[in-house]
Amino acid sequence: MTENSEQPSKHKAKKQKKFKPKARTPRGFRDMTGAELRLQNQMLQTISEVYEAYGFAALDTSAFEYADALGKFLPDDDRPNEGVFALEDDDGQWMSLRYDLTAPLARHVAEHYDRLPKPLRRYQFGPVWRNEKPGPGRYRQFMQIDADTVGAANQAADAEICMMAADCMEALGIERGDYLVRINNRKIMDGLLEAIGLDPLAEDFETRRLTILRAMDKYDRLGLDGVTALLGEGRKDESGDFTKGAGLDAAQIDKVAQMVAISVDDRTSALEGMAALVKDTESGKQGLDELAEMAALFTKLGYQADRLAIDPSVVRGLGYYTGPVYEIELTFEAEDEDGELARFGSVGGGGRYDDLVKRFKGIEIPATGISIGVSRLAAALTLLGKGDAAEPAPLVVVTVMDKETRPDLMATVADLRAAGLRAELYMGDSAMKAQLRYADARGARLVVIEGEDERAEGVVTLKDLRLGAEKSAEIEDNVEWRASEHAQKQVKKADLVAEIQKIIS
RNA sequence: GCAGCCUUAGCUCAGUCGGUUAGAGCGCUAGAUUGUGGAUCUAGAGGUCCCCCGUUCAAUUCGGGGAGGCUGUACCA
Repeated sequence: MTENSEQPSKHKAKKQKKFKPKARTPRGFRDMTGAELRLQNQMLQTISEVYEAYGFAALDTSAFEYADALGKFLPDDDRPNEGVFALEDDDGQWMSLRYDLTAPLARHVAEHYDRLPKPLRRYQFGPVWRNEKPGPGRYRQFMQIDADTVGAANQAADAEICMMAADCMEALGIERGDYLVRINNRKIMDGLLEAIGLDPLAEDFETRRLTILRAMDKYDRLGLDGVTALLGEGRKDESGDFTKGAGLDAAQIDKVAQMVAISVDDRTSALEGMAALVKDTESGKQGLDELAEMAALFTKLGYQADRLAIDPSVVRGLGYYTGPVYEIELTFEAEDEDGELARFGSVGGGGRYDDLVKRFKGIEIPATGISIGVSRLAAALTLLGKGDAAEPAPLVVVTVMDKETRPDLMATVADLRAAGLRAELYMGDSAMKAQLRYADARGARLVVIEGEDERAEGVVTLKDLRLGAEKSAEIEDNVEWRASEHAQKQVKKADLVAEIQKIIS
């Protein structure tokens, strides 16, 4: 504003204000800190150790892939490039942020096929990005940890991954009965569609197939009535919104309903129930054989149906799966911070995808794998009371009384670190009171104070913040507070490390 | 994607029937206070009242559009 600009209108004054960007993360993204970040890292560590123990080797791939390498796996293709973050490179090629870790694996395998051991057993964790509407606990960037076996067509590979998934849950401290790996086979679904007389050559086959699979997938949420409605004319939900159904006739609905309602408690009887519906179809028979082989392996290795169940309502998305599909579900309920009952449902899943590498190589390379959603699992663990990641070592904060002594104090801190302690020098310029508040806010266990008085005597003041907090709880009155020793003592500077170790041990 | 509700300080929220300088509590910074976390008291900083357009002498307030958030639903590789 210039000197002679008299009484600018409010409007004008407003325009002249300096633009300040709003400090915020983009929609559906967030920062992670503290205990939450520690928990995530620890979970990744725990799961990685299980994967490693099974012989899977770590892989990390780039965040971006060329868009055509990620491809589209939705058979309906009803929303072409939606859902991914994509940008055009300066050479005109389109790149997309990966939306899962499976497509990059297929690209990696195809690219390096000749020099990879086969079967290839790799695991990978990292963020993936999806450009869709975020919701509570649903972000546009989240962490996945996957394990896949590429180049093994047999059911042992699928069964192993299911058992490993159960092992992961237990390694994380989730007790048996609080989780369940539910297993189905795509070929059974194909058999069922054939058995109810759906014509694969009909124009609306693909649409109806998806509608039927989606309906079956909702069994645990909507129950038999909801699924029946979705298989027939359609279903109206509480908000009055109408979902169009698959338009099956009564006999067809009955068969699908029978399939979905099969009891999950016993693998043998579940298989028998499924066999009754699809054993006369070629793909149904194949699916049954595959499931039976997996079930036999589970039994042989001591994994009963309370951990690994055969469940015909598992659909597992609509993507690229060709055989066994599985889903890890948390079965317990817990109250969230608002006191509402939260159910977590699926925290991961996977299956066999024999066609994925074929896109690149032209030859069919069988593969099977699993993906665990770490963020959702972390939220669940927190509510289970198992979300307390190991605290880092106790922190020692060294305060600065006189700025000229800072070089010496830095040397003191270095000595503490050399002795294996976690220690830092206060790096601000505020007074002692603020320095202690800082130490408190940081959760420091100990504070070291070396002022003029201490220096003269070759001692330092060592203050125990935890003990002090306990004491202050009993003190009401200011005079008493000031008279108190503040839970501190003077120690010889030479004995500092030993004294600290005595307190924190 | 569709529908409903919402958006004022770092947080939780008042408030302005359209009018001078928009408030509280908590939090933050500093002092009272010893060079010492709590409690108490005092002072201070911090706001494009979500954004744009319109109506008006005048809009944080009214109207339209947009964005963001929440809830439900759909989708979910």
